[in-house]
Amino acid sequence: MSESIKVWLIEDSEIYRKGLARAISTAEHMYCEKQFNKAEDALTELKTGQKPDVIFLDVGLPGMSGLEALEIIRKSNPEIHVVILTVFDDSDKIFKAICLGARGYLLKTGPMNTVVEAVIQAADGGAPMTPDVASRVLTLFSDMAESQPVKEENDYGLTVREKEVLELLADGLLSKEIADRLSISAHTITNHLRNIYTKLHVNTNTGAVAKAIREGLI
Amino acid sequence: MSESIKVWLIEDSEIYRKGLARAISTAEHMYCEKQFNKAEDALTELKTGQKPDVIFLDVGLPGMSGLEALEIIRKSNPEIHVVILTVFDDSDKIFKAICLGARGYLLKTGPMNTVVEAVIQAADGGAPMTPDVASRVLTLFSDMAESQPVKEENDYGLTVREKEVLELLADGLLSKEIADRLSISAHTITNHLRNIYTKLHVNTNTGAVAKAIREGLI
DNA sequence: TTAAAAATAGCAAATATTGGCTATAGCCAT
DNA sequence: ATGGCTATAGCCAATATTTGCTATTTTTAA
Repeated sequence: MSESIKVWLIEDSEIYRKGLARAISTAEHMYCEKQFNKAEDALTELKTGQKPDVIFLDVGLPGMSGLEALEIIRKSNPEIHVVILTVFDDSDKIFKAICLGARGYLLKTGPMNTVVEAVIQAADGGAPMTPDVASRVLTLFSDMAESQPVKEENDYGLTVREKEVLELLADGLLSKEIADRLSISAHTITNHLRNIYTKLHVNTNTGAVAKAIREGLI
Repeated sequence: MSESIKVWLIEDSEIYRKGLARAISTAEHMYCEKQFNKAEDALTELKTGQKPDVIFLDVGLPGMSGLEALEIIRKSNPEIHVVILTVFDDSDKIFKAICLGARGYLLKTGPMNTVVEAVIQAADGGAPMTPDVASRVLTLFSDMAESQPVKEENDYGLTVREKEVLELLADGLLSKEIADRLSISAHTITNHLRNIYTKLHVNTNTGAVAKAIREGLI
């Protein structure tokens, strides 16, 4: 990559997009060739045969979502390095983007100059990621790789009894029904739940159940 | 993490280790507390109850391998952020290290000052990775995701909106909060939940969340 | 273009949950 | 044997959920 790196931006926020374009065009060895506020327009341009080295893609676009656009771009032009640039840092979006072939994932919360670094890294075959995204990727990764091993690690300090209550809760039983099943007072269940919520840092029954299942506690 | 970040180094090359120690101790808000040229010595120190915030670990150690050490450290002190620091950039080692809980993976070929950055990122819960390692991780990741069986089949006839409500419910939100998030009436959420319960054959919010997660609906 | 399905919104009442407290009995370890 | 943790049990008030209905608008499909 001896010549200048050609970058396209797909981002609906005009102010943010223009800031990015300026940062990129100001930097050495790269320039922002095109900007789009809709993924559809970028796809149309790609169909004409033109293409950039690197695309920055917002996933929170109006109209066609960034992830849909990513899928189409990767199918038609797999050699383009697509870097996701978004405010969403949830594991699900990150997971989907990576599976669809995103080669980087940056959060907009980071400083703008990291984008210039990212262009260089992406063009060089690297995968620019903000550290917290990288952390989530690693977590997803090791979760996925370990389907067999035991789940010991973090049980959030739940006692045996608390886990028992949690399991019955996840079976859809009401407090009173759990109390009957365990032959203790409903007040005690209330207390156990109270302690469970504190330990799991949630404040609803549904939040506790979701966390317990997802973390492999039950 | 308002005070100084405590770092340990496990690295057999004396010259490289001392260079690292100097770089870290020179930087603000961190210091290199201990250095080891064998993993065994570090484990002995850990057993005494002392522990750092971040450990840099070479995988190419004489005696006990870095990966073995990593496994032991992660089991006994899962809260320590272990960053791999090595010359090996093959996918297999990276894969194993991540599965064993490494929170970062740096190549020694990079500039020494990235290590200081890495300490800050690791202590902050991030995962410092050099871009080319990140790239390999993404590749491994999408390869792995493709080979995973994707169970779609039975979604119990839930509509898109119902799944949306279900996800927010599993995030621990109350009906009213879900309504606010989706900018619709709480009555409508009540209705969606009613329909969800019917379709999933449950009659509590916790039962619905548990079933939805276990069946991979959300 | 009509009919079906989905999303929306509402009322009302019985029941459940959450979180503020207090308190006792048993067990275990220093 | 004193303190800490767990399991148990209770009271009370403010909310939230569940479930019986009806009903309008929007979207989708035939």
